[in-house]
Amino acid sequence: MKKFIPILKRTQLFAAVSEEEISSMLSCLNARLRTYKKGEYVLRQGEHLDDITVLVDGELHIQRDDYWGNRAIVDRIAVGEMFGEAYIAPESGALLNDVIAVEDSTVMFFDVKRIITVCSSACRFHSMVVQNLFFAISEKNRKLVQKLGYISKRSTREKLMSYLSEEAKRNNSSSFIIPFNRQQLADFLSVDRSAMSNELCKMRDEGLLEFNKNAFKLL
Amino acid sequence: MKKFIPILKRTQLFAAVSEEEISSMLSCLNARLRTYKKGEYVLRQGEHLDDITVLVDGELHIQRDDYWGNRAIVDRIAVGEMFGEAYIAPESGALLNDVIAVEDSTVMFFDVKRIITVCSSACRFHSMVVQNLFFAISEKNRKLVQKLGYISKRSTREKLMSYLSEEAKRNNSSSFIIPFNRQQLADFLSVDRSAMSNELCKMRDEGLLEFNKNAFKLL
DNA sequence: ACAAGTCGGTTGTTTTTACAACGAAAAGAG
DNA sequence: CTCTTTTCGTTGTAAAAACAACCGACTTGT
Repeated sequence: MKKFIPILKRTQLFAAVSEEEISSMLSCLNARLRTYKKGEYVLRQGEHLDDITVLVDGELHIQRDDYWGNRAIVDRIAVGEMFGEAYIAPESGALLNDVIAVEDSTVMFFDVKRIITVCSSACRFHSMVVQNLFFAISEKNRKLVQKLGYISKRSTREKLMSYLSEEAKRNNSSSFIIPFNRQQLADFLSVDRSAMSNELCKMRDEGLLEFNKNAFKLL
Repeated sequence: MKKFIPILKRTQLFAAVSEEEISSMLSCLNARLRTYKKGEYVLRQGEHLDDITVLVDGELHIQRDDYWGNRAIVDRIAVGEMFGEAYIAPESGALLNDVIAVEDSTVMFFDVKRIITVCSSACRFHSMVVQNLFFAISEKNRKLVQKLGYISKRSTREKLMSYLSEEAKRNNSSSFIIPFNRQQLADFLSVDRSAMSNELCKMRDEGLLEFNKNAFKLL
């Protein structure tokens, strides 16, 4: 547990909280650790969750497969990011999506009730975490709206362009590496892989961009 | 201001807070009231927002128009619902969407910093509002994921079916009234209106559903 | 009551996407 | 190192959506 404290310190949830303070909060928040093999389910659609979780190692996808086998990747969780924040409320109901480890991963679980119930004395740094949690959920919210922006575009080309230019902006560079392979990108943008691959190559041939595997450059 | 207190009492933000307590919190949270005519912009893409807002009368759409005139309706805000919760963090940046009044509307603005900064003494009921705000943002998050589920469906028919069956479930009835006209529904689901209208009629002819204007019945 | 505007359905054409199938290249396993 | 699996581009075809245009019914404002 201890060895992940430096990682926790760099997360949004524990921003501006010192390692000593984090250490003392771990038990206060009933922190638990669990590891998952690549391909293993962390949570399944239909389950209930009473925790906020932070990924401290590996990579996760939040996704959903429908009856016809179409997979939709709702979100990608990188080290230091949270998930489960949509199920904070006691009456939230069951999970709508699966959470799956796309790499060997380690997840830390925190009792959500202990975070959002403001304890008057116990932890001096609690209020900072409360505020951090607000900012984190709020930002997640904004990211979801942004993703809605991508996939509400009518054509595959527009979806690709809005996603790729956002990534370029985020990296402050026209060259960047995306965290998806082709199939995953297609599942993320909700389009057919081969059609998307086709469109990407057309865009390359038209001189709009260059790419080599996951490395892209907008022109 | 006073006359909206009974409405505020029924909102998620002020759940379990008495009218007297709300009344005393209004100044504490620097509440302000503003009215808008039908069609008027409440907020515009690119503006900055330092408040949490609650709609106390009318109806709003959160939407975005692109260069080609295509409108995407991201969300619909009904009386008692909040918006702006995605911009709580000071570094949130500019609004990504427009907020427009689709009916004559009245909006109440609250200073967000005063909500999330836990004041040790001032308001006894502050902590309840903090918790309510957590639940509200969290639920909004879940709703966004749900909407992602609708529009990530590949075909117009699937988009319609997932949206309509969710509405049926939400109303606990196979008969229900949707809050959109055809153009708005198309903008909400990110499809072409005429194609959607066509598909709706096909589905009706196949015996999947019945409808009359905004009243639908799943069969 | 009348004119102007909105709304929803319909149709035909063009463009785009989904789907299926295949092969080459790269990555991974033993 | 070789065999297997995965990944990605490519192609052709069938299906679906976008687009444009039109009409009739219904609203709204004057």
